[in-house]
Amino acid sequence: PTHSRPNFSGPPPSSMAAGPDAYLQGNMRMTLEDPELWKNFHEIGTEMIITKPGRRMFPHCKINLSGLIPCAKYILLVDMVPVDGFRYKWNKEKWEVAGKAEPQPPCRTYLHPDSPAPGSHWMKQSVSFLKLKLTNNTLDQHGHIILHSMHRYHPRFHIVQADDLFSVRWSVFQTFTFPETSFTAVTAYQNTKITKLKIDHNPFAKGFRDEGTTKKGGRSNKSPACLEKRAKTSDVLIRDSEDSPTDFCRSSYEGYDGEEGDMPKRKEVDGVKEERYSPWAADREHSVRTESPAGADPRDIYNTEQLVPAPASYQPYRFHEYGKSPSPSSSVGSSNSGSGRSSFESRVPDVATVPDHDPSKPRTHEVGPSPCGPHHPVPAPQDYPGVLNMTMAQAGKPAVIGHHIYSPYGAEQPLGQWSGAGPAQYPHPPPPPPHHLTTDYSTQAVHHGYHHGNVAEWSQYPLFSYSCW
DNA sequence: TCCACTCCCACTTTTGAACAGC
DNA sequence: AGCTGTTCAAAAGTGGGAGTGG
Repeated sequence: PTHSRPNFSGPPPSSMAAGPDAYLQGNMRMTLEDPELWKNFHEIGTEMIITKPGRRMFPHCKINLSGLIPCAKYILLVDMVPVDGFRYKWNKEKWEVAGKAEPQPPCRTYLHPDSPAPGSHWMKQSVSFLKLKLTNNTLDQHGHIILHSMHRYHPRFHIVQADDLFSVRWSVFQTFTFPETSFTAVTAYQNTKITKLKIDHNPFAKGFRDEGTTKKGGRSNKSPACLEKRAKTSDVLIRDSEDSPTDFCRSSYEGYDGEEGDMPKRKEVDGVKEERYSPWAADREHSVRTESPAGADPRDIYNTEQLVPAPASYQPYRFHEYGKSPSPSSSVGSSNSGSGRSSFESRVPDVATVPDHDPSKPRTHEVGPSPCGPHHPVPAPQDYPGVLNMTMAQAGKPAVIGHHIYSPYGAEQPLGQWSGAGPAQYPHPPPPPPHHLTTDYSTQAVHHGYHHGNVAEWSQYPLFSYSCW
């Protein structure tokens, strides 16, 4: 079920060589909370609103973790990865490919505010990424994850064993994805069924529910059918989805019929009832089926253990990913063809970097001294070519997008979100010159300067392309 | 004309300060 | 003084409609 693969191609990370503890991470398990709700959205084709000031996700990402070393500290991160290389449009009740994807916006990774925290902390309760926000503002200064509207993404969850955010250069990490969490970024909802689901389940949108006799009750009455069947439980939701005209859902994705036909093959795993996913899912399901271990839990089959980060192995994938032809069928195939495994694995760089520690910086979000003492592996700082350093912006001081650490929590909390370095080829201003990052880091940051001409380009892709918020 | 996007509105929940009681 | 619980206003989070601009 859980696939673990030390696929590091560069110098051996100290954390990996530090001791057997590092390998225990192979037992990590991550499950998605509210999978039924996610599936309900996914069956229709999840859409997530993106706005300039940033918008939360709904459903928001909430996970459960097990198999961590209770004493060891971990940081949890989320980033968003393009599902394919296309731009979409909503046309007559269905999504259609509208051309090639726009160049990647600055890549950012959301760091869970509790990070770093002992494994026991992460395992004792579910971990919510409620405050993660999505934006379409490429100049965003708040550290929100920048996405393109009308593009499809899926979240990736990274668990990095790291004593703190700065002292680790190399760390073993594992990445998880959940097929049902993929979504289309939009500036306004396209599918009224999605709107309805959001209104029905997001407490902030109660005012738009029909049942409530509020002033605005009528406003949300665009698709009154099925509203009386609305219920809060997932079971009812599924029923609702099934009751509603199925041909609507299907017709919404006519172009993907071929893949949808495979859906019933999915098996029920781990008590999670297998549902027919939307054609978005069909894309991914196809990948999963062909490239994941049979019988894998659909919620964690993408799990892999990796090291942080390897630009060399990274770039080829990226180029491959975005150089493909804009055809839906080929998109799925080509995006996965590199590894012959899950689309996830082909996307993930073999290694990524975790920045050095700045001793002068306060460690916020740190949950205090490890109850187990300092014996768990703490990788020693190392310098390798291509290592992406990071820097922390001074509190309240704006920094170049993707190059600095910002704090969404105020000056007293200098860490909250990592954001990737700006892409060299990204057309929107201000695209930092490829070497700007290096300059920034060597002059402002704490860490050793390093020279790697492709840093900006490398960090265009999400995983552990760091600048921190 | 179309469509993606932004702004603003009315609504809701969440948050946190202020206060009271023990 | 310190803790806990309650109240209430402000802040933040919602989707929709209208307007804008390419």
